Amino acid sequence: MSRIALVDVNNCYVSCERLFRPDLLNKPVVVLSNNDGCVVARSAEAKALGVVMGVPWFKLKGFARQHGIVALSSNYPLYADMSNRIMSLLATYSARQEVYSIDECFLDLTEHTHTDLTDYARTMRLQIAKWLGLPVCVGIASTKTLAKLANHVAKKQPLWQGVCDLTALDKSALDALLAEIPVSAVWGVGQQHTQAFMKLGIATVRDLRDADSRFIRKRFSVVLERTVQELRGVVCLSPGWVGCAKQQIMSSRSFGRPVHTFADLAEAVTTYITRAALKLRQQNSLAGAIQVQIRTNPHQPKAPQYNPSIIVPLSQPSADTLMLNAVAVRGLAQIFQPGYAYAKAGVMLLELLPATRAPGDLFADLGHSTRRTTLMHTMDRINGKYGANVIGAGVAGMSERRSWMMKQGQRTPNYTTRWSELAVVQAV
DNA sequence: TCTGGGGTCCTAGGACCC
DNA sequence: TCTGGGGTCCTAGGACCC
Repeated sequence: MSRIALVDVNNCYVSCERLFRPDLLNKPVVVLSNNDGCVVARSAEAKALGVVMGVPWFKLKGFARQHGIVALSSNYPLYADMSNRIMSLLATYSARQEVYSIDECFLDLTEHTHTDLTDYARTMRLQIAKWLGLPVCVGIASTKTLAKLANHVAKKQPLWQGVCDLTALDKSALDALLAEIPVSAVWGVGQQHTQAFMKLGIATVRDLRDADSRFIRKRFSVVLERTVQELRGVVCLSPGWVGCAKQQIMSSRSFGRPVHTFADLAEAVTTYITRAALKLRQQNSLAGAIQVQIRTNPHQPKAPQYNPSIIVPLSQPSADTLMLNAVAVRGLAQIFQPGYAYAKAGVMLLELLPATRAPGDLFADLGHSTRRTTLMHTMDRINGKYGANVIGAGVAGMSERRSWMMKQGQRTPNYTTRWSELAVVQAV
């Protein structure tokens, strides 16, 4: 039987902020999405006040003031840096790790010699708390879906003290536990499925586990059938252990204010291409096509709506920012219509393939392409050292012109990634 | 006034082929 | 009057995740 752990940072963004703002401990705190749009993370105290995930900040503002809720803009460099630290530390606990998101990873503990994995996971928690100051919960089970569920239990039920190992339970204890948990807590079961399940009398995790899997496949999909199997302990979700290359790379942002002109949109698209192309080179891939999308604000249904997108194939797979940018701006020109208030733009790099498997271009000037590769490499290094966008493609515009950039009113400093923003300790 | 960004996987349906 | 069947490939869109 395989044994898989899912380790997950509690209220990740809030916990990261509290590392450098101990004054926020025990206070209700929320972290907002880009443009300070809506709530994406809540402290336990904020949850207790009834603040729900995803609520728009402008609707919460008054309530927040009344109840002393502290709201912070999201500080992704900080979260990404803490994430890297925690992931490398966790990698020492298993030879096989799958980083699933910024704040959680799976560890394969099948080969582990400890019989008591709960003990092992407690050690993990303690070390992470001591070295990084972040609280985590650990769920352990025989499949990824069950490990997610175990993690849910570890978080929600205090008596587990942050670690829940389902493989240590006997059948009746497991049945009783699964019968307590609503089916909506299962990984892969969202709102739509929950509603449909209710009508079928499937209310708890146990109900779903014991449902007829052929029926589930027929009525829903093969995806949900696999979920049912995984709940029974049959491994269906193949693990993506260590650095799997992404299949698509996206970069998009809502604007800080409505944008009307082609020039501003082109500037934004160039900025996003720069970001996406960097990620592309970091995973050592080439893109075969680019999708460009622009959209008006869907929350203003009375304003004229226009949400076009276009996929432009590249004549030759590439990771060259300037080349990708030229193609993207050409795509933008094809879909752009004047007269709309655009709220967001984005680019997606598609048809990715490993750089080593690139088909040769019969007509390529090899000297030229080598120089371009070196140029990209140099650009990445300079931007890595002095901050993103020190060097970029011509259309990207200097920062003072980029008036469409997102709003972040309450951002904390880059405590761990910029020398100039290090926390200062004063002896009193 | 103000509603995120970045992903995965699957399905249905159309175009096209013999 | 009567107009096949089976296959592939591609794309758009849905559902879900954090």
